[in-house]
Amino acid sequence: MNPSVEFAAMVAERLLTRYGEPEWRNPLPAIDELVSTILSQNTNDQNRDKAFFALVDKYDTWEAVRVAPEADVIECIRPAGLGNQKGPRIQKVLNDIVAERGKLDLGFLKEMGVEEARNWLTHFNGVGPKTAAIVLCFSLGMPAFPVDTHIYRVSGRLGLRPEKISVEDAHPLLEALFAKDQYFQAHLNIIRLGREVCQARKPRCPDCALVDMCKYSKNAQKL
DNA sequence: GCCCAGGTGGGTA
DNA sequence: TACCCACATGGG
Repeated sequence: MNPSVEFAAMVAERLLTRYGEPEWRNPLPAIDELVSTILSQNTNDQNRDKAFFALVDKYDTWEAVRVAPEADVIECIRPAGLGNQKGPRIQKVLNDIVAERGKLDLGFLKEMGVEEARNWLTHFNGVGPKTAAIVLCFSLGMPAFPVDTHIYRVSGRLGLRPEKISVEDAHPLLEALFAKDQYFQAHLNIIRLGREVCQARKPRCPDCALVDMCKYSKNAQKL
């Protein structure tokens, strides 16, 4: 299997035909996106939002979150799960940003190359490649391609990546495969595809009928 | 009850 | 290097 840029472009094109251009929501400030994405780890959007807005409602600023008692933050973000990890990590990130940059603002990342910015973000405990890519791509409009479990799984089924490759290695590979101006829509539409197929596979919907785009199979490239 | 959801980091072989 | 696992909650 030799995934090609052409095939990736075709996948992106078919996804566009099926799902359309994803709505570009008003980008969150990078700090907000960072916190929101840490909260989103291993949970769903609904629970992430509960936790995120609980934080926003309780504290006027991220500075207030930064200096809040740890137990209060943990309690606040409980709906997102893993609060004992995420709470201290979020506060540590906020603290370190202030320590290193003097203020809670990540705008300076735009002045860096995407790799430098990625490395800077991932040096924080709790910020991995996916979280960093979300902040860079969604908030700062930089060319990073976030690979989450949906992207990883679907890209395997579609033959966009070698089967035996780690999530970590899939990151740069997929990033190189898609055109930079396709990252946003490809990311969101592949997730939609993943969710659709995932739901279709559940017992109550035995007829997957898969997705008419490239059949959800390992031979997709041949279709 | 059980399974899963837009990860990450630490441990083990 | 390559897996494996803990971490926690809410909804279907």
